[in-house]
Amino acid sequence: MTLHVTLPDGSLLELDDDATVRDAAAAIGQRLAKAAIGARVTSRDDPDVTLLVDSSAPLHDGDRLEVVTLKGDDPGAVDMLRHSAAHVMAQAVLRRFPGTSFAIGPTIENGFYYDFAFPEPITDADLDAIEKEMASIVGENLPVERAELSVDEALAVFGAGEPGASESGLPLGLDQPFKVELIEDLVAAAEAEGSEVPVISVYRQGDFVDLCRGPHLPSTGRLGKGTFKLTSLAGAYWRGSEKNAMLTRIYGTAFATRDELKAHLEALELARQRDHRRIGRDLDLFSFHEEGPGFPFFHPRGMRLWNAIVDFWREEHVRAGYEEISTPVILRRELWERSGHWDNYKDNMYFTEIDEQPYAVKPMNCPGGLLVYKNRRRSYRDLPLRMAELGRVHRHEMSGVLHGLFRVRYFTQDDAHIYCTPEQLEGEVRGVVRFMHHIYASFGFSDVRIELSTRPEKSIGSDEMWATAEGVLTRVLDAELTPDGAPLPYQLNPGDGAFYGPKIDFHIRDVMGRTWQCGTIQVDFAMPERLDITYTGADNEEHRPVMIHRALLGSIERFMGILLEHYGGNLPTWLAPVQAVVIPIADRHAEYGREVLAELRAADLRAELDDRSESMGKRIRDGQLQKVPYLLVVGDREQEAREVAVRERGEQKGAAPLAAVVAGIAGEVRERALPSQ
RNA sequence: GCCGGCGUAGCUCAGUUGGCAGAGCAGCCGCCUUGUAAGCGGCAGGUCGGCGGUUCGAGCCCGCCCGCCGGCUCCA
Repeated sequence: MTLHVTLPDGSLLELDDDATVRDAAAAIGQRLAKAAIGARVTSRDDPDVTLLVDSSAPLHDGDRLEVVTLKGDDPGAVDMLRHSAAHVMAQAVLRRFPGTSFAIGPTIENGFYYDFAFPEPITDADLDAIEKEMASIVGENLPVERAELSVDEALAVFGAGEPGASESGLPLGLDQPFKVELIEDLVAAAEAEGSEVPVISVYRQGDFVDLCRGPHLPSTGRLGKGTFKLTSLAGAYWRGSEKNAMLTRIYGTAFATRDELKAHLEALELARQRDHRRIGRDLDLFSFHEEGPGFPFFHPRGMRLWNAIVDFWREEHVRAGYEEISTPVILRRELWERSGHWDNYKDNMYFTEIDEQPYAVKPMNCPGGLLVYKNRRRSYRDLPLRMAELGRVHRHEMSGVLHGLFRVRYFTQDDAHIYCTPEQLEGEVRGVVRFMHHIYASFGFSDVRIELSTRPEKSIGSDEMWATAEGVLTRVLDAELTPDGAPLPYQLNPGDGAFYGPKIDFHIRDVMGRTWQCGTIQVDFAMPERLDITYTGADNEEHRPVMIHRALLGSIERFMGILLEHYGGNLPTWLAPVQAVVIPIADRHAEYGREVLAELRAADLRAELDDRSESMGKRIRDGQLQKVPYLLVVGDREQEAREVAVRERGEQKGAAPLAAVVAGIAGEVRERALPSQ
């Protein structure tokens, strides 16, 4: 038996019945490299359906074939493949667990999921069985067929009616309540819009039918063996609302080729090794204890990193014209009622009682800061007044959301409040935007995404105030340039602002491509009003200042976690908890070792001496595992010449004079040099 | 808070049908005195997360609680 495929130039290629993409490529003289090569195949039935397939994928008579290099740059095709994988998974689940209802199963970054209501809970162990069933569905190579139904027909398929089969062979009476709800919603939405009652498209493969917009692979066999994997089991609310039933979500990942799947799984493993919780334990930086879930304990080395961040932060704030204040952690409840936090935030606050008076632990720093502002009369000559505070706030986060340093119940905001006149607002906002970029770049984050959020439906303040504030933020962002001189890109989020004012949020992208919201600039006309703060103008009248809330790093704790994962623990020297370890080879070098240590410490470096009675290899290894940037080995030769043998980040650099090495490291720290990436 | 999973030494993990709690690493002591990622020997280390139950007997079975992990919702 033979099959024919059409090549891009229109010619026909004759191949054996069981030919694969690789065979076809060979036949036309194209060699397939092991990785990153596959083919674009257009279905014989539907010229709109094109997909990228693994080189081992079987070919079908009538396929249109184009052999291409896969660079993961064909998201449409990969997305389609993942969506088909989700259908195959749902089919496998229904086969293995009859009586299961299935809800929604979209594609996500790197994969897909599907939500189910199982008659009995399933466990991780069941994932293997489902994966096996998926493999057999792939092996059956069921054709995937699209059908377009009227609402009534669709309800007959997914409703609880009499089981059977329609004239076109679709099963009836599947009794899938989630699907029925979705169909009813489509109808309701169409009616609300006054548009036509929609045609409902469904996709069918064998005994499985799903409500779906498509597109899909032409048959289940197009999913390459070993190109998908079920990764985890989780709970998720039906339609994302915690008021609804909790469904069981199965996550999977799928790629066009096996190599890509393998690479993805390896990347996941690498990410696990970069987990800041692991690094925090291995480098003895911080810990968590049952006695205080969500409350981090910082160890001596963790505080070294903390202080390196904070020292830099303080230095920069002095330069940028900020004053630093500190306000109490516990304040009378009455203040929180006045500030509005009681109404908006009390579920997340901690309370206590002192001398029979109700108190609250601060979840934010602004009310305390405002009391400092109010402590005396302020003049227009005092403005702009920039008051920064490393404020430790406590928030009673739900237990299920705690996650290392990323989500904790106390954290230290690098907060600041800027009080200024309306005329000064634009200049102040511009200053903060530039400050923000400077600070991120200093830590090695140059990829920053900016979002501008404007007036929400529920808001306070006059139209004029909002127009002014939004105008200021927009003008500032529109005028800013990137370092390359291009206009600064930003995303507009209409209606996403705080209830008291519009805001600019800053998201930094780490080395793994994840983004983290850190900085925020919020313009606030409301709080000055609520707490009645004023300044005396040149006209001797009382005026209301504008208040800017801003944070750069967001939370020192979380930022520390981001740094640790971004650098995989290999922090720039200026941040490293231990910057250098001196390793004397034998006992007779210990004295010179102590001298080297003294020199390093005299240069304000965080240095240690490892004179344990362990082999040198062992001590080198420990230093590497502790991610110490400089290991300085001293033996007979070095002692003789007053040198040190330098090992910098795992690389031997040879010996150099002690004074020069110390000066070099100290210089790197002083400049806060970043590792070249 | 909700869904699912998991709690054995500081860490990583063994522990059979319920029948005397183990290993490696880390720690401590000693030996070795070392030339760039684990030298050798010894010692010590545990209310098996907690409480209750079933049983002659529970690390193992059951219930409740606590904590952690992966998600959902929420969020710096």
